[in-house]
Amino acid sequence: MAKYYLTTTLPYVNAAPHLGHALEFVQADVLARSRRAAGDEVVFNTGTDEHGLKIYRKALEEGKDPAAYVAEYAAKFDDLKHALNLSYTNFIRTHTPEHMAAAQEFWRRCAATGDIYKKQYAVKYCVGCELEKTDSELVDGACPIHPSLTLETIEEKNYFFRFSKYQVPLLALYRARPDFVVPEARLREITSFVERGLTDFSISRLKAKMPWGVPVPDDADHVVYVWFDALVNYISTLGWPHSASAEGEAPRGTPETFSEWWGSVERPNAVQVAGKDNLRQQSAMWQAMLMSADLPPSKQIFIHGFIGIDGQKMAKSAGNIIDPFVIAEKYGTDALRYYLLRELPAYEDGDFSIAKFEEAYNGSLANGLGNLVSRVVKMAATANCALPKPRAEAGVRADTVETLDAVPEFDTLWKAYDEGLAEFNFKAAADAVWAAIAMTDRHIQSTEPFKKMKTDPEAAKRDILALLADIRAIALHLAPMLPGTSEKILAAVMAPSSDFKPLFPRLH
RNA sequence: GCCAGGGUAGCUCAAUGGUGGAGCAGGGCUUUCAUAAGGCCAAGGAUGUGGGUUCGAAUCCCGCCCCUGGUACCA
Repeated sequence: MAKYYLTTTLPYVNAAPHLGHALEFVQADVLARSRRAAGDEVVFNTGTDEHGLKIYRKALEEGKDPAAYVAEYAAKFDDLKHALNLSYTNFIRTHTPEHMAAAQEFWRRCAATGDIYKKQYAVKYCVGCELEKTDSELVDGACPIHPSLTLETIEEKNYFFRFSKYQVPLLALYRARPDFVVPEARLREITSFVERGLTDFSISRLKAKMPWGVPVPDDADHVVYVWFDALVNYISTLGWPHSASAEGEAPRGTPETFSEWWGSVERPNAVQVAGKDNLRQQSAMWQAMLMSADLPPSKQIFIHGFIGIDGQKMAKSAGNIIDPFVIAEKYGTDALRYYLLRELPAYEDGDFSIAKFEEAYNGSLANGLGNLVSRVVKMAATANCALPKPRAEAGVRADTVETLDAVPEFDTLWKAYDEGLAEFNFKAAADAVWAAIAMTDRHIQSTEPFKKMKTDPEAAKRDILALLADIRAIALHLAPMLPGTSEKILAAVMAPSSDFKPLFPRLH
């Protein structure tokens, strides 16, 4: 049984979850569910990034203790598990003793390699981004993403990470693994970035100014810069360093598991999902940090785009933040998952609007999937036939289940489906399922089992059994994407009822 | 400025040298098993622009216009 390790980035808990978070979680969830269905053992990690200046200030603003503040927000993000029906196995919070100890140990290893040193530092800094800004990045002297915030000038002695040392190894990594970053355009982007040369970056802050972070080992005056701390979650969630083969460390949990999950240099195993704003952190900074700590790189990093709202950027200042809880509550979890997976471009920015959402809902969910299932289930109920329970349990792939193929062309569609998922092309995978739905609708029209029921009941029964099998194949392929809907269909094909309720009631 | 990607039907996109396709929306016809659902048909495009290469260009080359993303750090 293969081990599949998958992680999202950790949302920074300075604001409530929005549609962009939902996109990343749902995409990752599809990967996790499909691998589980294929028989892999899966660790699916997510969580919350809880340190840094912005959070510290926000907590004080709200008159809260930072620890209480981040705990409250972590709970909000964890609630998405139910609202979006997510199957993550790990939810890591960076403000926990285990993670903080891991971040410190990671620091020590980089220091031992000679990659951490102290130097005088002066730079403009955007509190909104938690990132340093150069003049070339500024628009009218302000951060383009947070124009209302005043840039701070930081001038202090900080610890630096020897990023520059890893230019050549990073380029070698990119060259050796053409699918290290998906899509390709993003790999080219990061390659070009690294080719232009790397400069060491600051990885600490003066505790006197910013106490909310992981203490720097052996230096009480500094805390670890939030990025350096947060990225370590990908391995601390696996129990690193305690479960690693670190000498003198007492194993925690199952000792040998870290390298099985994270992988080795020869066979890296960690798949990361991140937004395009995180390209640099995930595919360059984090990889260099891993090299420095003598740990294997990630296996693959998938970069998704952003979601615009009615053609505009989603932003607090624009007042157009879409709350995934609200959408899921109103239209259903699977309706939201459907939109995120199929109605957005695979690798680029997409757009959301209530009008588009409702159009897609009616067209593909109510009229397409829902109606097909209704018509087949009702015919089956009338003809009094049903599929036997599958020999294997639910979750087994369709091709391993006995089917009476009414529509043999499904095979090519399922191939496209598999290829889509392998390339993180959720839209392509979903398109294959909807092509199967359309094909089945056409098949019903051309074979007319509803007429045969009156003239030749036995022939009708054969047709309908085959249709039930097709619906089941569709449901099994739908399972990673729309798990709740898939379950309903699988239940219905084994016990068709004339009271079957529409899966997605049409919106008017 | 530089790097990368893009500009194709009303909308979202496909088609990397061989008669421009699909989905959705809009139009017409039609079935009745189904959620006023389904099916069929037609319409809809000087492929941003100006040149060039070629028997042949959405596709390759050059110029231009526009859009998107990136452009850390040092000076």
